[in-house]
Amino acid sequence: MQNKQILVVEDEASIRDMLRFALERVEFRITLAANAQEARLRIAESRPDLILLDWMMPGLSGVEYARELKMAATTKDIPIIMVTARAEEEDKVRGLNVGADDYISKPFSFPELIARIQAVMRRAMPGGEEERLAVAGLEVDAASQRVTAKGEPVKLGPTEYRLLHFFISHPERVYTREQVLDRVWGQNVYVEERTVDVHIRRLRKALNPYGYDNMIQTVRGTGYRFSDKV
Amino acid sequence: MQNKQILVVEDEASIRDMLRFALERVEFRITLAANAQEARLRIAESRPDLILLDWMMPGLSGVEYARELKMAATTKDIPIIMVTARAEEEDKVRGLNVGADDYISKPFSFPELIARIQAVMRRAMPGGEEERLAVAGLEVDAASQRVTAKGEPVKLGPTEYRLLHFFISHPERVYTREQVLDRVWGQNVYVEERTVDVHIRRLRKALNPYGYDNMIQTVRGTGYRFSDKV
DNA sequence: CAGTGTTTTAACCAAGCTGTCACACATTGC
DNA sequence: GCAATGTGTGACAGCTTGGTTAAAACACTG
Repeated sequence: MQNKQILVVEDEASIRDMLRFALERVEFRITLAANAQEARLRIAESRPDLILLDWMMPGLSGVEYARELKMAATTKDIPIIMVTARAEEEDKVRGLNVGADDYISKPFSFPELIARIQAVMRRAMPGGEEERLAVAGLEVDAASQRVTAKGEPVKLGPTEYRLLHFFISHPERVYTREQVLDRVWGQNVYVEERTVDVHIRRLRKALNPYGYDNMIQTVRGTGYRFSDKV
Repeated sequence: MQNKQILVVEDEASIRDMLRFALERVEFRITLAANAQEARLRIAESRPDLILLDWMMPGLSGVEYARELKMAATTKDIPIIMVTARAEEEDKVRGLNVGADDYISKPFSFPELIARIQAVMRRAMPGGEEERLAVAGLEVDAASQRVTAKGEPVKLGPTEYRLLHFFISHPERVYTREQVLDRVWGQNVYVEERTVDVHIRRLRKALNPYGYDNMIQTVRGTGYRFSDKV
């Protein structure tokens, strides 16, 4: 858990240093950035495991930057904790909708901050590292992020890949569209529920030539289920 | 998402009432308990979807009770949000380790509370209780929302599924049409009582090929009963 | 910064489900 | 046996839900 790298994006130097001090004391590796521009550089240098992002910042605000981070494929999986001042609380709900994984209000206590960091990280931790999931000739190789059906490679978009990966690792279970959005798109990301349908459709289309499309089953009134049974 | 039941465990009556007021306004169903002992009773009566647990309580403390809840198989899947006073913050880390899913500090804003409740619930939903009810070769799997008779899948509409699920989990007991409507269709939904007949008919029809249709028995003058006996 | 591929939304269409009715059938009490 | 009451059954119209497509919005590449 510890020894993880945390990027602190905060314009006020005093708070920045305080955070560095507190977090290094509990054995996190800290990178600092005073604004979004600098943060981009730091991320390019080395990918942090979590970002602590100030809500109010000169230039690109925390909210906007969070959205940017959650959009880009390379950074969307990095958990973000928003740091807000008490007065800004009303916007918190919006903050979560932007894609933040959690938020914390100034002034906060360090134990609370650390607890939240650990909670978010635990949540974000990938289950098994190198996976190789296969069901009846349909194979998903997580390491190479490649799907093969009866030996032949299947061409999938990134979202379809994640969708299939999710379903194949959670078979025989119904999920509502909302649950699928939470687990495949990420929590607190707002997209229409029906978007799931379209991606299900594309995934089925890609699997159809091999006859695997019926593994993704519609459960009317509820959602979808992955199953190798008829 | 709403219409979920939340159990509030809090010793201070004023805070308890405030929470009830705030949460009922956003359409949650609220149960109150002043301490762990009372909470046990409430849970036995009806399983809440989430527990809001005060950290400091006379008698069994919130931490201890949380541990108890997370130990027991029947309650381990119920998400817990800990409510702590600012002064108690140092123990928060311990709180999360105890098994709380999130925590919030007094004084908190209601938007924040509600946002956290919704986030935690969304996260926890898929975990839900995994049921697998079976009677003499007739099997209802709640996780996959699928019914199998002697191994073969049975095709059922959503309402027929819920009807069977209800009956198979309450066997050997007569229910009036009104009771069935309340428990399968949901309370305060107005439909003709005779509609139950039609759905019973459809369910029987679907089960007939496997000979399970006679498990749903008519009790003339009262209603219906599920039983594996003749 | 234009070109490409992907994601999301919206709109339309097809299919399936639901609740109700009318009538057939069964059971009860007289 | 007859009416009265309760239940089974099939059909249907309306509605809800999901499938499908196309186009707009968006991000990524060279």
